[in-house]
Amino acid sequence: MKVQAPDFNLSATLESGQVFGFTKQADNSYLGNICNYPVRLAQQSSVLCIKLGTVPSNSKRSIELQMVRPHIVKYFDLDFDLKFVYEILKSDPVLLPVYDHLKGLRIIRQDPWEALACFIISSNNNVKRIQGIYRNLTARLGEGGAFPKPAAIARVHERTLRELGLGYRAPFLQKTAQFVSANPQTLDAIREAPYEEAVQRVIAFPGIGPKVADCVLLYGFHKLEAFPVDVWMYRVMKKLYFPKRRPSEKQVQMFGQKRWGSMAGYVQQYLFHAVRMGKV
DNA sequence: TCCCAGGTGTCGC
DNA sequence: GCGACACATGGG
Repeated sequence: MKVQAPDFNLSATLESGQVFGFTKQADNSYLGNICNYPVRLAQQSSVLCIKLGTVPSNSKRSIELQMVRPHIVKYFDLDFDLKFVYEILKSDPVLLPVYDHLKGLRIIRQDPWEALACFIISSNNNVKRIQGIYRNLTARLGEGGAFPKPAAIARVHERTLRELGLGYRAPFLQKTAQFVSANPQTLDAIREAPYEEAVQRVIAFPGIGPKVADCVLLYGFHKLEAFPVDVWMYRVMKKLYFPKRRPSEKQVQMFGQKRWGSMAGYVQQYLFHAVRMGKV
């Protein structure tokens, strides 16, 4: 199946550290799972090509493919006009190289629970290891190649999560899974809450502070005013905007939100990926 | 061997 | 409110 995606950069989108469930293949395609559909994604200029993985029956394949299309468009937010982001990037001299390298990078509309779980795992960790833990969890506790549901993580022994590589974060993830499993409406409440209230609700979970909360709200709830500041973002923001000062992380976070408003999350994503690639 | 990684929880002041 | 320090794990 082919989807028109004229302003889209698949590799930058999938490799910018906002999602951990896609693995790059030798042919530059990506294997992953979107809305419980196992998919193989590839980009040919302005066209996104999607192949379905294992499906219950071959006779359903064409039907299933047409069912997937709207999920793909929504997942990558392909109807969103990036001109608002580009206006910001092109009007700031220090951000222009970021625009040049990463044009077409989009914030994914990730499953809220998956984002919540993954960014609990992300704290004081690195992307490679997060991806490994994601694969372990999916292989051991997931169904059909999808990331495990809250109930599946809630019912195992904490020891199991440690065996999968979570380390000291094991009880954080399990307690959060147990709460979400028992109170599934809590995710809807976060979605419907304005940003500030949503932050308070998210940091109430164990293992979640202000940085992880911003990641969860940005990637899992598409609250684009979130501006996560990790060690990479702190470095690049200090270099670009606080060269002779040592601001707190909170000051950097509020600076980004004030400067870029409802597009702060997007600017953050471009900057984060660019600095990790050594482009800024 | 030490440092780092998409930080947070805890304690002391 | 801010500044240490510990925390599992694996790679450089």
